[in-house]
Amino acid sequence: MPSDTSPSSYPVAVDLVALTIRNERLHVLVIERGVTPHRGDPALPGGFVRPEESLEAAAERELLEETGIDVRRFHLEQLGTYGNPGRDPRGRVIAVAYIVLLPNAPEPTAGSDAESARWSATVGLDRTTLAFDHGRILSDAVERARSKLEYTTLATTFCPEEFTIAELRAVYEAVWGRPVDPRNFHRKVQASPGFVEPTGRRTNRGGGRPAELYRSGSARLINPPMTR
Amino acid sequence: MPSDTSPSSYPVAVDLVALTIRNERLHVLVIERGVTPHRGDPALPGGFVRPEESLEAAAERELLEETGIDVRRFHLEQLGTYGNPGRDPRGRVIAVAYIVLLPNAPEPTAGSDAESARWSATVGLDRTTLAFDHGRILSDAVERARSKLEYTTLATTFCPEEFTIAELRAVYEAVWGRPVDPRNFHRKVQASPGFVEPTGRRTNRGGGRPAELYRSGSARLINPPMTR
DNA sequence: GTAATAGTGTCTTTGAGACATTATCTA
DNA sequence: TAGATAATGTCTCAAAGACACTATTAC
Repeated sequence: MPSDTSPSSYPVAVDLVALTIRNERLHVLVIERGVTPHRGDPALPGGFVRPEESLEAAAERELLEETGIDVRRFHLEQLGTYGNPGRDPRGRVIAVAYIVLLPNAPEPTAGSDAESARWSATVGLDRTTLAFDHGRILSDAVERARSKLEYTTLATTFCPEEFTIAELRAVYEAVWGRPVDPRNFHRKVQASPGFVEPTGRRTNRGGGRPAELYRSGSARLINPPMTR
Repeated sequence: MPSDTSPSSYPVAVDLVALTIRNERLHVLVIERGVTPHRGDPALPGGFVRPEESLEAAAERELLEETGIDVRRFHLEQLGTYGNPGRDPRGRVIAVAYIVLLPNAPEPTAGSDAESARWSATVGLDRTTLAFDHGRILSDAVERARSKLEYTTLATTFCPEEFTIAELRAVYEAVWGRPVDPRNFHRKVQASPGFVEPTGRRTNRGGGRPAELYRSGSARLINPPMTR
């Protein structure tokens, strides 16, 4: 803590990297900016932190405003802070980025902001077109998510309440962008205590043998980790 | 990015968790606060971000002012941002915490700030006595360092230019706070390409067989990771 | 029956953990 | 020589990777 006198103050924003799986691929929530700068460009949703709310509360509020989603049931985690002078042409803004992991999410309903929000596949999205330094933030977020799937059970937060092992494997394949051996994955998940727990129910989607349904277990870490 | 009008602004500080190994134990740089609040309490060094400098530059400047150490040769990494309302009784301050890893460092020379800085062992330091939320920040930093030693080659940044395998192992033991099997450690380091590279020189410290000297290699990641 | 998907068995290789031995220096 | 520290050899077990088979449904 400083002993300086009269420190400078800066607007502090939270930017959200909301990730979900749609059509077997990782998607990120982007808005189209309605105002300058970068008007019309895709950007990550976000907003300024209010005086009496924590950074996390600001992130939760912004997501609720943008998508109508109450994140308190899901996973919210701080990614990092981006504060280079010049990252925002309006003046110096300190952006605290957060990652949100959501199960297969509905089309976002346009929030109180007039900006239109949509899910965009992370592969195929040209990150250089994102406003500000949001391309960099997105890249950091995707790498964080890939890494966290190795040693945590967070993949289940992309899944609905009840899911099959094959659906959980599809999450890994979507985030990692590579195929995962079904047999070894099945064994590995079963060998990780508390990763998933059986519900006793099974699918009846037709076309093949019904799959056992599981729910998320109580474990938060996988040891030894999944290998990418 | 927000479309709100007239966002609130906050002072933004960088707080430093400077870590080094002294006497086989992990130490952190703490200052004694010279001003209220928390006057006389130990705290992490830090200071406010100036308008034209990046967050990293602010961290480097603060460390230079506190210790005379030029961190550009060593490892500086963002830890996280702590911005709860009320964490600073003077008003809302957003603190971006950074981790610095240093080789066996000299006693800090009192910087331009009149506060006295010293190295303090992380075990035995009562974190509840640290000012503000610095105890929490320190705990997060130590856990980050412990974790990073598993899958990166960062342990070498605690070592001098040339070091022995035993000295590198002592770093792991100091940070992890547990003994590491010398034989398996030696084998594992040798089996990780680019972790260390031989200098051809050896120690002559007396008392036993001279140890081969190594320098840091070019690899940044260890695969498979070291196991804690 | 066929097609489709879910789940299991097992062999091989790699690496971690544990332990004993050899090597090279000083005094 | 003894004492100290560095380095290596090797056995066992756990886990990853690769691959083939069995199970259960719809049609």
